[in-house]
Amino acid sequence: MSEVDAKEKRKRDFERSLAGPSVGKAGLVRDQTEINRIIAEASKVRKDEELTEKITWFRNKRDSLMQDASREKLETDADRILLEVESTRDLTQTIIHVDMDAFYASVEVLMDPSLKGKPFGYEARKFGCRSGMAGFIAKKLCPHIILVPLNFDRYIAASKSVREVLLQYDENLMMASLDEGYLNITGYMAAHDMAAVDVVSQLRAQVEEKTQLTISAGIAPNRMLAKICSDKNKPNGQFLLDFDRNVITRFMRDLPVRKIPGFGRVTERCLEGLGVELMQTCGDIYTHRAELLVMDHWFNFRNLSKAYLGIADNKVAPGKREERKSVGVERTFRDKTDNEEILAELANIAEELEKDMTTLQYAGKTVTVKYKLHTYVNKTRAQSVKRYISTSAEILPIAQELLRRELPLRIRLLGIRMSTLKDLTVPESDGIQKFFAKTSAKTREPTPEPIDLSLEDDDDELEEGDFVPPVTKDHLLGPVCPICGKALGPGTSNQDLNEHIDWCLNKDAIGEAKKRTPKKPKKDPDKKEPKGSMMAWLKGK
DNA sequence: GCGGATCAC
DNA sequence: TATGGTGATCCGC
Repeated sequence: MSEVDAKEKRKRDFERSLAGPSVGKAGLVRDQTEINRIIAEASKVRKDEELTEKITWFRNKRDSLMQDASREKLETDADRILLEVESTRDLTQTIIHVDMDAFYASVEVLMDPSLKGKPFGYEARKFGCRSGMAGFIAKKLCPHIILVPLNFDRYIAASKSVREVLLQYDENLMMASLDEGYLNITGYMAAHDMAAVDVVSQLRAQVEEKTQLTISAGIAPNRMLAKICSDKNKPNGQFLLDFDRNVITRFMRDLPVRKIPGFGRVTERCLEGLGVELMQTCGDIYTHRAELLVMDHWFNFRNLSKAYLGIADNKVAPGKREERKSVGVERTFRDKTDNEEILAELANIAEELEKDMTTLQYAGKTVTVKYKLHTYVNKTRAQSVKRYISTSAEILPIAQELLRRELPLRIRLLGIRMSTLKDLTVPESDGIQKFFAKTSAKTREPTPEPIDLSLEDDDDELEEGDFVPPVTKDHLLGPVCPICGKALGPGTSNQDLNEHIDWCLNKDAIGEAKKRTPKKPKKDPDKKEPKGSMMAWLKGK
């Protein structure tokens, strides 16, 4: 039997075993949802097998590399890198990560106190319901669960109230989403001669008093640690990690690698695979430093060192809208096979995307079509164009062409994403501005902030069809949400508006929490060439 | 620039 | 646990 045949048979057997009693005499599966479940499961299994294969490859690679290397030398080299990373440690800043407790649920309870104590929010968690879980699954786990429709406007308002309090502690407050944020309270502590724990207790009390929402907080010298810590005494609690190198490394040593932001399921399994048998905590990173260093190319040893040492970015700055990298729309549906139907769906999605691009005020140069086969395999096809585009009329033909090449298809998801963006609300650079000033001065008021006519062409060939962005201006009522049409009031900041728009766009989405505040904590690139002489700390291991 | 994979929320 | 949608990043070409 060939490899392929064997694989096929395994799959058939597997599907059969899953189908169980619903397989009729003829071996036919009863209904479509059943089939779907089987395919989904099979796809999971396939992915799992692929991962296992990858891990096996890593193991073999590790073994062959280790054969040609000296473990002693590797460990010495690893220690040197660890020392270098260690010398970048900065304990001077006090960083806080705040996380609102069961945010949506709490806001809903606030609006409708009769929900209190009902199978809802934390109550439903006892039954295994988790946030982000599909409603029908939650129902199965806990049939009495109360599912409340999402009211994003409420969450935005609540988030804003909390933010106002937080801003008193750090004007550079960095919101990572509606219910999460980072602060640097170093300045506040000095100004008020207060200890960190007292500042945070006070902050939390103040938030609760003002909004009746409770938050949890982590106090640590950098964002990564603060985030991990905010989870420690949740809900309605706080956790301080001593600003002491030894305390921090001990803390990390026993921490499951999965807890580190950015270390997901796959990374965890890969590390496990390399750690001889078990690689579960960050402490194992040190234990297996020779293997990990020899696999540096695939595992980025410096990065692992930072995780092990608890060293990370401690900069806190508000996210900037210009940092957005892409805007996209995608839809899942029942299998589609009909070419016309698929192209019609594509057109719908292009329309949606145009709306988003317009309200968010972006144009882009790269069109990416994404689709998911009925087997749950994802594919993307991209095409870049010379000039910035944003309307369906411009995007759709490109997307259509990309997709047509792939037909015929049996798919369950279709999407379009625009990237290589230009932020249309940003005033142009000098040169371009001058260029436009000549041609458009007469049509324009001498407004203080010019936000129109911002289309520039990198290949400086302005063509007749060039897109001129619609201009939306704040007026006396304050900015108006282009989606729900609501005036948000004169005091509304740009961030408020953008957040509102983002959430408004999402209002009818299925499922739960999704946010799109641009900017999220990321692994910072390695810093270079520090030096330190603290061998003692390493010796202790 | 393109395509796949992974991750967060 | 049988789910989706949006966006970012990283890697290998």
